Amino acid sequence: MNDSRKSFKREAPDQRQDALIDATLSLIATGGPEAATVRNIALKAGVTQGLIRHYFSTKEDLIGAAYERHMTTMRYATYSTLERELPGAVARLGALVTASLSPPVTDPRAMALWAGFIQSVQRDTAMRAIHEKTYFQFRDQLQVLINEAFIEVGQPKDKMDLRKFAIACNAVLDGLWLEGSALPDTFETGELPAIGLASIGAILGIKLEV
Amino acid sequence: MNDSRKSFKREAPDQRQDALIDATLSLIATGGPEAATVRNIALKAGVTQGLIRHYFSTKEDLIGAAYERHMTTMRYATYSTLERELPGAVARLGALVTASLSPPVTDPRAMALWAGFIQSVQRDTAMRAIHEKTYFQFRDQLQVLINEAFIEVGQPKDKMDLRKFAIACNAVLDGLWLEGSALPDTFETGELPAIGLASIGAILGIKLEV
DNA sequence: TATGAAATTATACAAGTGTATAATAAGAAG
DNA sequence: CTTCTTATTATACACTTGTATAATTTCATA
Repeated sequence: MNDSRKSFKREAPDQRQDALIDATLSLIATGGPEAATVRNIALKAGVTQGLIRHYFSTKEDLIGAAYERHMTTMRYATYSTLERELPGAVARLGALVTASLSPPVTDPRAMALWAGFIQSVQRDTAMRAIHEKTYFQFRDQLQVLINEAFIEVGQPKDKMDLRKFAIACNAVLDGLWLEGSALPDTFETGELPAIGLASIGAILGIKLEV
Repeated sequence: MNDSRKSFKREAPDQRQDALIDATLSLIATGGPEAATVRNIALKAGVTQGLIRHYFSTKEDLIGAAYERHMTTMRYATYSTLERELPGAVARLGALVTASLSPPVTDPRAMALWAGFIQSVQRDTAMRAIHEKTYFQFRDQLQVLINEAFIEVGQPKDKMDLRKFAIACNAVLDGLWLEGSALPDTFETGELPAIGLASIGAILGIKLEV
C-alpha cells in the first residue's frame, strides 16, 4: 500500500545495539550530551527513532551502555599494547604511562565524552556504579603493574603503600590526560609523556625514562 | 487592573545578575546542566523568566558567566588561606596542596559543576577561552609558588624546568581532586592531602610533609 | 506630584524532547 | 508456499525548551 515506507534490513540484535551505541558516542563527542537526542541517534545509526526503545527501555539505559563502552575502550587502548611488551615490569609501566598520555587516549573527543558522562555520576546511581567499576578496574591494573615494578627493582612494598602509589600515579595520569585533552595545543609533542614518566618515576623512586 | 500580576522590587543590576548566576550554579551542581533551564533559574532566583534575557542576551552568556564565577571561587578558596601563611615558601606550597585536596575545594557539587562546564570547552569558543584563562591563572600561580620553594631550599631552577614542574604538580592536584570529588567515600579522611604532599614532594625533591 | 527610563512581568510561539503504541515488513521455521 | 515471531517503521502525544515581544510597574529625578 504505502510504498513510501522505508525499506530496511534486519540486523543481528548485537550489531544494532552496537550501532546505536556508536552513534550515541559519536554525537556526544561532537556536540555534547544535549546533541544525543533519540532522533539524532537514530538518524546517525540509520534507523528510525522507534527502534531505540526496542533495544533500550529508556534513553538513560542507552547512555549508560555508551558510557561503559567508552571507558572499556579507553582502558583497552591504554593496556592492550602492554601485553606484547616483554622486557620487564618497569618497561611495561613506562609504556603504560606513555600510552595513557598519547593519542588516541589523549584526545579532545574522548575527553568531551568522559566529561559528558562524569557529570552525571553524582546524581545517577547507575552511572556512579559504572564509574566506580571502571575506575577501580583501571587503578587495580595499575597497582599490579607498580607492584611488579617494585619487585623487579628489588624493593617490594606492602599493600597499603601500593594503594597510595596507585592512587597517586593514577592521579598524575588523570591530571595530565585531562590537561592534554582539554588544551592539546598548549603542549609540545611528547611533552606530556615525558612529564608523566619523570613525575611517576619520582613518586615511585624508580627511573622510568629510557 | 490586573491585580494578579506579581509585585516586585527593583534590585541593583549587579545583585540581580549575581542572583541569577547563583541560581544557575546551584541548579547545575544539583541536577546537571540540563536542570539549568531558564524557567528553573528564574524560579530559583525569585524572578520571572523574561528577566533573564534582560541581563543576559542569551542563555549561553549566563552559563559562561556562571562558569567563570565558579572557577574564580574555587581558585579563591584554594589560595586565599595562603596569604596569612607566613613561615615560608615550602610551607605555603604544602598548605596549598592540603587546601586543594580538602573541602570545600574537594567537593562533589563543585566537581559536578566543573564537569558540566568542561564538557563544552571543546566546541564552544567562549567557554574554551574562559577555561584557558582560569587554567593558566591557576597554573601560573602554582609555578610562582614552586619557584619560591626551590629558591628557599637553595636549588633555583630555570623557567623551562619550572614549567614542567608546574604542569606535573597541577596534574597531581587535578587528578587527586577529581578522584576525591567523584568518589569521596572511597578515601579516608586526610588520605588525599597526605598522598598529594608525598607525591608533589617527590616530584620536586622537596620534603613537604610536616 | 508628574515624568520618563528601564527593570520586571506576562504571554505567545515555534521547535524539539522522550515516550507510547499501532501498523508493517522481514526472514526464519515448518 | 504459509505461518509466525519480532525487528522495524510510522505516527501521535503531552511536555519542555529558548527566545521574542508587548504590557506593566517601579523608582529616581525634576
